Amino acid sequence: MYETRAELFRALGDPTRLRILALLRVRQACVCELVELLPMSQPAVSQHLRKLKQVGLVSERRQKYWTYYALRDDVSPAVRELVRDLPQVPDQEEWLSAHRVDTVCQPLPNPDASRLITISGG
Amino acid sequence: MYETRAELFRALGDPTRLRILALLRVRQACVCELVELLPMSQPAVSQHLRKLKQVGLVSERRQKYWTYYALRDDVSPAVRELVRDLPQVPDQEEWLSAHRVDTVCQPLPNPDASRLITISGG
DNA sequence: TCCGTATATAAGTATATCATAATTAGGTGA
DNA sequence: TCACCTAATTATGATATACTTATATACGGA
Repeated sequence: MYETRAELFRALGDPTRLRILALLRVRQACVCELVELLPMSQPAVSQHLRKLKQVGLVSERRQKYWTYYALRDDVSPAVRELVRDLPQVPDQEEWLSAHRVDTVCQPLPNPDASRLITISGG
Repeated sequence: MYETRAELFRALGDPTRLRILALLRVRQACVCELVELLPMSQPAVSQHLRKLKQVGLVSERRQKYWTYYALRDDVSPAVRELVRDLPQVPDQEEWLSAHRVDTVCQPLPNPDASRLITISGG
């Protein structure tokens, strides 16, 4: 009876996933951006995103090379309030808002060059 | 940074604990009542209650033989809303509201007699 | 179709969580 | 103090979770 609801809360019960949700408040982001912003491997980020998607907290959209994740706006008011109340990640949220989506991740002709603009305070 | 918050959500991330919170909306209850209302042992109930207390969702009050747990009213508005939105446990919430606190659990002179009034639909 | 990039999945491991049983703690009343 | 009761704690085994590395998939461009 409460299992679905408990599953939602378990998805919220991890600091990395809360941080991802806080970041996605700024704007949608592709996985490679989140990988740069979080101190863990790409598969780890991918698995957290899957869990957030499973419980309906985020949506997934594939476009060209990248997969963009975004906060879903059809969550319950209480959950929306929870996400709104999350503390900020100052440097990283500023970085996200300063760079428009679709302008950051570009496959570069030179494979040695860094794929992303460097992010301070990662 | 998000660890405390994640811990709160992990506490909410279990169907038994959500059920306990739903029951405590009706009124405070002692452990022995909750043990009768839940399909698990007394230590299991006790551990769930401890977790709910650790994150500040419920309070504990000891009186005579019994320990009463109650919803705390100083939680954040979003969390209060979450608890309010939990689905009911019809039979058991009715039972709780029909029996005043302090009138149910009584140490009986005859050890063979049932300690509690029987609860249907346990 | 072949290569390279972005992302997902699989496998393995360490840690955390849960339920149960056994024990302990602490209050009550004689 | 002793007998008894409620409830907490401890111990243990089973399950779940969160990372890692390795591998697979999907897609765009040449």
